[in-house]
Amino acid sequence: MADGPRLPGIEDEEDEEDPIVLHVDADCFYAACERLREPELRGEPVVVGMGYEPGETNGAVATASYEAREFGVESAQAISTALERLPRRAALSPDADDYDPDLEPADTGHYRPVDLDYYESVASDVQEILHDCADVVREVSIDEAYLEVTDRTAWEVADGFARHVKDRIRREVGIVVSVGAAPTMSAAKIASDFDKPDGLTVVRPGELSEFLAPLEVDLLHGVGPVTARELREMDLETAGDVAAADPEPLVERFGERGRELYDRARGDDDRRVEPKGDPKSFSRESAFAEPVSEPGPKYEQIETLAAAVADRARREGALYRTVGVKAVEPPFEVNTRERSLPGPIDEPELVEEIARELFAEFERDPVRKVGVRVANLEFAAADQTSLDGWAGTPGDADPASRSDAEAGDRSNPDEEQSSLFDF
DNA sequence: TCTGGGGTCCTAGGACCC
DNA sequence: TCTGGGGTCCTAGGACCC
Repeated sequence: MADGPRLPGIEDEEDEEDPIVLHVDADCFYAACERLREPELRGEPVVVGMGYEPGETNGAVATASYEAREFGVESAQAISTALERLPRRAALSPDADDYDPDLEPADTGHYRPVDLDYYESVASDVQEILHDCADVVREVSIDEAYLEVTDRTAWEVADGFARHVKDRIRREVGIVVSVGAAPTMSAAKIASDFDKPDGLTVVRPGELSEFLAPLEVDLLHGVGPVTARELREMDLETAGDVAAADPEPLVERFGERGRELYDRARGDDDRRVEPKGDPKSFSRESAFAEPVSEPGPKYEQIETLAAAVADRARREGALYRTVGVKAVEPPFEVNTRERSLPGPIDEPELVEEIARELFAEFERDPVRKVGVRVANLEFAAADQTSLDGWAGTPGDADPASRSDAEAGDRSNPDEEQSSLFDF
């Protein structure tokens, strides 16, 4: 059994060629982008903060450069904590609010607010190269993608191929990425992380088990703090422990995820790289500097977020059938409420109205964060559907409700639809 | 570590249908 | 009328990922 899974009676892997999957992951992507347009930041500690404004202490760390990590700054940390460990360079200047005369430049770092638009423009340059290098690309997030390159290279030269991808991105965009190559998506993902930053790790089909076995369980994708703790309670410390365990208790405790965990730990993962499908939901949320009890400011935020979400959906050409809100109460209690409509709509006023209604329950409670979401999305497939009435929207949409008026003018569906769902 | 923002998937109970 | 089994949809919450 030590030699991996070979069931008798089943033709072994030689017939079915092992796919070659690359996982490409940019190193400290946001910080790298900031360095791209501000080369003075190279070699310096850089912290990119979400919900952060220069001079303020709100927000959380989105990305910390390796230099900043030396000071104990970590991703997802409160900016206030990060500033304690690594004061900002601007505090050296006597006219800064947080001026500190005792500060040494070497003990400070550079803080920048997230600028997603810029990062996205850099990411699209990277993605262009990725698509050029692979038959199938799945973008997982702004700084991460899987590539199916089975027909572009071979295991014997996979490291050279991965090197080529890395070099092109560095040369043409100026961004450093780590790459993992493996016969499965899950192993490729772990491999890209294995030697970060600037990593390149190839795990060949025969090496899969030895590669995974010594890894701590929380390195497996899908294992967070909660699952890791529970696994340790079951005496399962490494992927090898999980791989050798009886899967039954895992399934009992974690359900479907337990099965998956077991499979992944053994290197079993038959998912193929596929392009990302349509999104399932859009949401916007925003935190207050401190908990708010009065209804006014909360409803104001709800309205702003509702408008932003509806606008996003319209720009993306999506109809939605569900509207939801979120209210986070101190210390960190997350409440969600949602309501589904009889049919898909594109109607900002209704999003706002429903969001307000759903939020009413929390209007007098102290709330630190609010959010609005639309879901059950339907993407009008390429335009021609509108003229066929309901033919393009299989499912529950009531044919009677999608009548002539709507089919006639897609550009301004507001008035026609509002009457239909006014309840 | 006193906690930002945008997502995905899974689970569990209840309503409702046949 | 007191009751089986299967399926789907809806809602709320939770874990996880970047």
